[in-house]
Amino acid sequence: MDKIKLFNSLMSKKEEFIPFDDKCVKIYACGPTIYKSPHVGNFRSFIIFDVLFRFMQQIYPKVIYVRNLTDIDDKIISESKLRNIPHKSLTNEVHESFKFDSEKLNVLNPTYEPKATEYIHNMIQDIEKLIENGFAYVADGNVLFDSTKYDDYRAFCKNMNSESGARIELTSIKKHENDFVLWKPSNDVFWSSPWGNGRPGWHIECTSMSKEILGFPFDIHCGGQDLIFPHHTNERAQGYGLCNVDCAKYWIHNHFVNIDNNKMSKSSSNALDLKKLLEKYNPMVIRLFLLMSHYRHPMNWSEDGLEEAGNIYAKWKRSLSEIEIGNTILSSVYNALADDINTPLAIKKISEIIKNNEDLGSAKKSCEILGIHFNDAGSIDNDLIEGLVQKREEARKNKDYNLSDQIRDQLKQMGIIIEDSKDGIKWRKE
RNA sequence: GGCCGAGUGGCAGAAUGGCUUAUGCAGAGGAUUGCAAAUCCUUUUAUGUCGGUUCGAUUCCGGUCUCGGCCUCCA
Repeated sequence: MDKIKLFNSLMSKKEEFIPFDDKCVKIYACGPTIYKSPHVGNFRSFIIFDVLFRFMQQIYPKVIYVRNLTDIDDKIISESKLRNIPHKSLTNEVHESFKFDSEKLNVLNPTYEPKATEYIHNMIQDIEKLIENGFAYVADGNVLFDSTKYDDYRAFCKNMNSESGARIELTSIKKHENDFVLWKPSNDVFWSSPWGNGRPGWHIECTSMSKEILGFPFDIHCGGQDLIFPHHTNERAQGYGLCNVDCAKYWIHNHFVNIDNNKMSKSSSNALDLKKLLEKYNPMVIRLFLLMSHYRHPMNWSEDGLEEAGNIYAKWKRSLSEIEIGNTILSSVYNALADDINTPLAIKKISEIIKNNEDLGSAKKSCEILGIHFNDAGSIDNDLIEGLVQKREEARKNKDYNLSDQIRDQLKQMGIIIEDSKDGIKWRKE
């Protein structure tokens, strides 16, 4: 078995994964902002980290996986105003929808799924501590983080903000261009604080929740690539300001799902509604498709790609659905996943094993690590189908091929595929 | 403008300093079949571009082109 290696964005290289405590691995992933249902692009992230979670559980006796819900921010407030409903109703509704989609796509529940609004108290405490430690200052009912107090601020972004072309504006309350809000005044949705009624900034939410639940430092911090700056940059700064430590050791970031060569995002209105896709495609096919390219590479959403994933899934299902699941995963799949979660390679290895009809039990176990199952949704009327299959067989024996083909078409309409193999007639769901 | 990433056969997408150049889909031919389906066998096509290092590069280095991302909320 190979060593586990992960690409650490902080170092820009693959590193061997060595947990702080090999009895208990701690992972934090930035979850969705629940003002609008997550789209397939968001789910690429949740699925890849779900695979990481499953894989780590396979190796370490205990894994604590935290994925938060951002249930308070500007977009939530404006969306709830737009729809004229309380922000709580909006976030509850979107959360329910997210749970539904996650279940369909076989995304496991994280160990903890904290909501930001349940940790306001911790955030206020942490902000006070940051002020006390000299990393934050108060301005006009706002509290801001002083980015110049953290020397390593640019670790992720390097020379990103050069003089020309930088789009950051110095507002009247900011002392430095990279300073960011920890607390801001608010009069529609607010909590009381030492600085008046207001609400937290986005970055402190994740810091307070990960600090409270996992403690600093924890092992892996995950998220989409677009979070590197400013979100994760600022989380590191806050963690340092609070505990004088890097809050996480490994930072891993997934690339995006593109559509027509452009990033899919909620704000650019090219996002595909997962609910509609789930009506059209088997969720396992969508999941497999999203795992068919490496998480650090951009991938393009395409019908052809889904069709291909559908073919692979159908092939796997034919070989594995009746097989008893094994206890161990294939070593080739282990090594593929150990090498920076190389899911396309893992898929290749599973396909090879199935093709050679080798260790199918372990192949099925490997599928489980990828979160691919072969359970049929919905019930089918076995007696009805068996009856039709037998009727067709009789017609075939009598060489009444018109009738037999008619029944085959009828079954096909019901989503049942007939196969006349050498060892008898088989049927399966499409 | 700065920083980052990507460019592999018809498509998707791995791997690799040289060896029989994956895998899947599609295409072609064949076996099997009442016809199909499924399965099996055979088979065609590739590493953006220009240089450098090397006995040898798709792989390392540099230039160049193209595309994408971040620099504002974003998985």
